[in-house]
Amino acid sequence: MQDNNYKRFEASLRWLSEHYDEQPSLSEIAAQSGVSEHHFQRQFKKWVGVSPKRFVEHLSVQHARKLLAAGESVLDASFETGLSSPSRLHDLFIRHEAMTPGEYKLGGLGLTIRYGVHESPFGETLVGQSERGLVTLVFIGAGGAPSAVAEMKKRLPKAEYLEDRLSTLQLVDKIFAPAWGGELQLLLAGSPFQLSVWQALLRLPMAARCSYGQLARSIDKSGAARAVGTAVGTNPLALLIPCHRVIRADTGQGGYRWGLERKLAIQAWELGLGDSAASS
DNA sequence: GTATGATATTAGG
DNA sequence: CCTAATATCATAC
Repeated sequence: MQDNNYKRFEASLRWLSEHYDEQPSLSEIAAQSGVSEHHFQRQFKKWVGVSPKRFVEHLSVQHARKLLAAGESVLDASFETGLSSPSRLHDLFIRHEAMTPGEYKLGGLGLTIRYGVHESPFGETLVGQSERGLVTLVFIGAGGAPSAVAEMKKRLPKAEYLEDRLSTLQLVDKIFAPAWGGELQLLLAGSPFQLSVWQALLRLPMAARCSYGQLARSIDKSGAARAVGTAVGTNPLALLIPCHRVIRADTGQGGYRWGLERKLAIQAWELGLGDSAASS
C-alpha cells in the first residue's frame, strides 16, 4: 500500500517542479533524492511507469508546445461539434450532469451525500457521492480532513451528509484500481461560469494540455484567462475533471491547488498509463 | 465597491 | 532573453 504512494517521490517532484526547465540529467535528479542513481531510476519507473528522463522530456518546452497544440484542436473541434466524445479516464467512462443554476442556488437541498476519507496513490482524498453522481473528490491538504469536509459542506450547505466509508471505498477502488472499466457518473455543482470551464475541461484527453487562455477562448470568454484560472482552481472533482492538464501559455506549469508536486505526480501517472496502453 | 488570483500580452532594458 | 507594468474578469469580502 505504501509503495503505491507518491509521497515517496514528493521531494523529488517538488525539486523537479522548480528545475524541469533546466532539463536536469538523471544523476542530478537522483542526487536530490539522496539515493543512488540506479535505485532512483528503478523506483521512479516502477511507480510512475516511465523513466525520470522520459518524464523530464515530457515537461520540456518543446514537448509542452506540442501538447498545447493538441489541446487547442480538441477544444476547437468540440466547440464546433458540440459535446461529442464522452470523456474517459483510461478505461473508465465518465458521464456527467450539471446542476441548473436554480438547483445550485438551493444549495443541494434534497440531496444526500455519502462521504468518506480514503488513501489514494496521491495522498488522502475526501470522496462525496450523491444519488445523482459523484460530487466531491478532493485531496486533503494542510487543514486535514475536518477542513476538507467543512469545505465540501459549504459548497452545498443544504444537502444531507452521511459519513459512509464503506460505500465511498468502492468508488475509490474503481478510480485508482489497476484494472478499470465501467462508468462513473459525476454531478457538477457550481456557478454557470465554473460549469462551462469544467465541462470544457472534461473534453481534454489524457495526452493533451491546454492553457488558461485557450480554455477561456473555447468557452467564448477570451480575455478571461485569469478568471478561468480561479474557476479551474475550484475544481471539486480532482483527477476526473483534469485540471492537472492545464498549464500556462508560456509552457510553465502554473499552479495547483494541492501543491505542484501533486500536479506533476498525476501527470506522470497518466503518462505511464498512456505508455502501457500503447504497448499492450 | 475593492481586492485578489493556478493568466496573458506588451513594453523597456 | 529578461523583468515589470497593465489589461482583464469572475469571485470573495
